Amino acid sequence: MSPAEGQKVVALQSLSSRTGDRSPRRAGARSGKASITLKDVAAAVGISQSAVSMALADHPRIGQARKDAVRSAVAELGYVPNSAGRALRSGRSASIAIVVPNTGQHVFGHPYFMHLLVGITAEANARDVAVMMSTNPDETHGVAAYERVLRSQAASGAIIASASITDLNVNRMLDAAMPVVLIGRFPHQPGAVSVGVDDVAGAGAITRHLIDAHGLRRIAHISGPLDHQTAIDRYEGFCTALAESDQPCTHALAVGDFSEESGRAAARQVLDSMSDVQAIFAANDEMAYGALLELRARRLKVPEDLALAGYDDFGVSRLTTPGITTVHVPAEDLGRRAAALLFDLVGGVVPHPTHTVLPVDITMRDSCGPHPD
Amino acid sequence: MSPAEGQKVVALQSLSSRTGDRSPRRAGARSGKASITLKDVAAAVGISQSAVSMALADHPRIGQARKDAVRSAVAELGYVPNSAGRALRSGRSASIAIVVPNTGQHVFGHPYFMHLLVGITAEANARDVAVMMSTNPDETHGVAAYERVLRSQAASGAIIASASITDLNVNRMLDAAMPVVLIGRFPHQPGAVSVGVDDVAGAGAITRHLIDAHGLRRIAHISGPLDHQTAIDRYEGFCTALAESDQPCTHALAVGDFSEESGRAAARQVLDSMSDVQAIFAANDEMAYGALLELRARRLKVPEDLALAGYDDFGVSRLTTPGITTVHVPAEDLGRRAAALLFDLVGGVVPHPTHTVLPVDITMRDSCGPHPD
DNA sequence: TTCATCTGCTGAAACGTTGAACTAGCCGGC
DNA sequence: GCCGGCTAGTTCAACGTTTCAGCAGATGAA
Repeated sequence: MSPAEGQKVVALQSLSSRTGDRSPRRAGARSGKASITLKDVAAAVGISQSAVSMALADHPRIGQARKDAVRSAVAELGYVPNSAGRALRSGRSASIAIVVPNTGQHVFGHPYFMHLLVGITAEANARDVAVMMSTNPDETHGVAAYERVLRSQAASGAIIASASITDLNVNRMLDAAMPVVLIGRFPHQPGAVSVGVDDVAGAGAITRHLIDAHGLRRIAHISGPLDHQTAIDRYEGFCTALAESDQPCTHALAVGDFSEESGRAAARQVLDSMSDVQAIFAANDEMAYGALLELRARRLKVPEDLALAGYDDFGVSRLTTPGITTVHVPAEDLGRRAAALLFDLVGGVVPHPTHTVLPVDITMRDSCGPHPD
Repeated sequence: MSPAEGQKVVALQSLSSRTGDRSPRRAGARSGKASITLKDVAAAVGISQSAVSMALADHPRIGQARKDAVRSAVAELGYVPNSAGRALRSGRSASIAIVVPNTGQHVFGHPYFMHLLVGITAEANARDVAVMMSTNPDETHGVAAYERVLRSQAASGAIIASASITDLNVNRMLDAAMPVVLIGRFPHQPGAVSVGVDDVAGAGAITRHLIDAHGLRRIAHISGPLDHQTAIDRYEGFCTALAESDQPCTHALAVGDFSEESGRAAARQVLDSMSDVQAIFAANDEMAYGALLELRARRLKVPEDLALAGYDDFGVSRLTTPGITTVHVPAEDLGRRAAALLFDLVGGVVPHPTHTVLPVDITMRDSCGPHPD
């Protein structure tokens, strides 16, 4: 294929040429399949377009008899309102965007996103609203792909997932006064509406689990990239739990990037530099799995030789042997709530409070040792 | 909150400084206009709206000097074309829909879908086209949700994923002459454009692998629901391979629904009814994993006591212990091709041939025994 | 009767974009 | 002096929807 610019031109031209030969086909009255508009319904019922529109909107000034007639004509003709016409006139489109600032592969590939999507679409479907996907393939673009989506008013609001805390575009959208709901915790965006999870508490809980329930004292943490709030919070929860424990604990930190590979590398680093590690707590399950692979390669048994804990519970931790004890993140619920809040926002209702924080809980599996219940 | 870490302090500082320069800008931007249209650009440059439109379309009748002026004004004002206006006028929206006929939970939850999505969005992004998601929350609706999306012309075409062969709505959309690309094999839709995978060959290959490379003779198949073409094809490949083999083989069939639970139940059934089973080939990895759980519960070792094979390779089979030998389905590529074909179709080019079939290959892991290479 | 008020609808004007048809000025050719 | 052809635009009419201002006719009140 050619460079992106070439493709764009091709697309535009094919678009215009299609319109050219579309008219004759439509004029040819080909089985009358040209789409049905208000005008057609109006003609069928014998009233004006406006009356049809008002009847469908259940306007009180239209008589019941007419409304019934309109409705049956609509059903019979199969009329579906044209979304462009409606959006143009009313200034609001019947769709919301879900924005994933990172470049396609990485975040889409993550099951987190899938769960989010399930929740969001469920909520959107209930309101007959479509969901548009938007990634940012190219950060060097003048206007980010997703900003373009919003500013073109193709969507009337957006849910932004997994933005790093340094993402400028988030600010730009907030500045442009667009209805936006952030997923995650954004302590430095006090004005924004966000839905997140209590990562500090989750990480604290699982760390305490390692310390108190399993009596482990030498614990390493594999964190995510520290420009992600999620990674920061999980690390902080880990540190706080250690500091508040009445047991004397030793810890180490290795930084990963949430990928399995980086988890494995971080485990390598930890095992080489810290003696007698008793437990590894990774900031997500993929990195925990990476660590598990490294442990396996070194013939270290989990949980006999070393305990392992993860975070997320999006699927990985359930499948491994041993199953990884992890913090369950209710991603689907997150998505559902984010969507609900967005609809409030689009409707002009500013939710209160603006930050929703969902609790998390630990899913016990076998990677920390026998369940101490 | 608690003792701050070195890295975290850095992050906080960089953030707060950005917040600082944001506030004044927001105050200024608030007073701005709702949104910038062609008219505003035209006024700024001092020419007519159409001239601006034509300049942006790189029309030859507009002089280079004007084009430059228009472009800089666009950049300065931050003009973004209104998608509704454009769609209304040109009769085509700059987005495609991806349609998942099944109800949200089930198919969205499947990693197959995620891979598809990666491929589709990659291709769509390259053309500056948005992707809309559409599921069918309620089959009793008069018009299916996704049909509504298409008929409202919110999307100019659709990719339909994982429809059962009995899905009526597919026919309705094809009849309505909408640009539609089906993912999967649809032998009963000769006129439709589809992208699929050679499941018969894939299942045949892995069955032969069990027979020829591992010398297994008593093989059970756990199929998917037999109203899905995928399930039919994989079963057929299995049978054909057995029939064509010069070895005398015995086989059994249990039908599942592609879920882990059904795989486990099917394995139970097979193990209870067929004596001396040597291998189980499941029609997807989730069912294979279910079978693995059942085998584990019966203290049967894989691969020592029984070989296991799956299909899909979307993640599950890589994570289990032992890793499951499976047929790799290039879902991302499938998505990419489907999108490319859809753009052809929307552009008026009917692809030739209409059915694309991608090859599959076997990913060897440890569930069948030592690699015989 | 006349005025006010309601009911049930119609007509027309937007919304932002595009492209065909037109124009104004200018040049060359006969 | 007229025609054709060029350049660099402008004007205008759509696309399908919603909504606001009318406007007949009916009803009621004075």
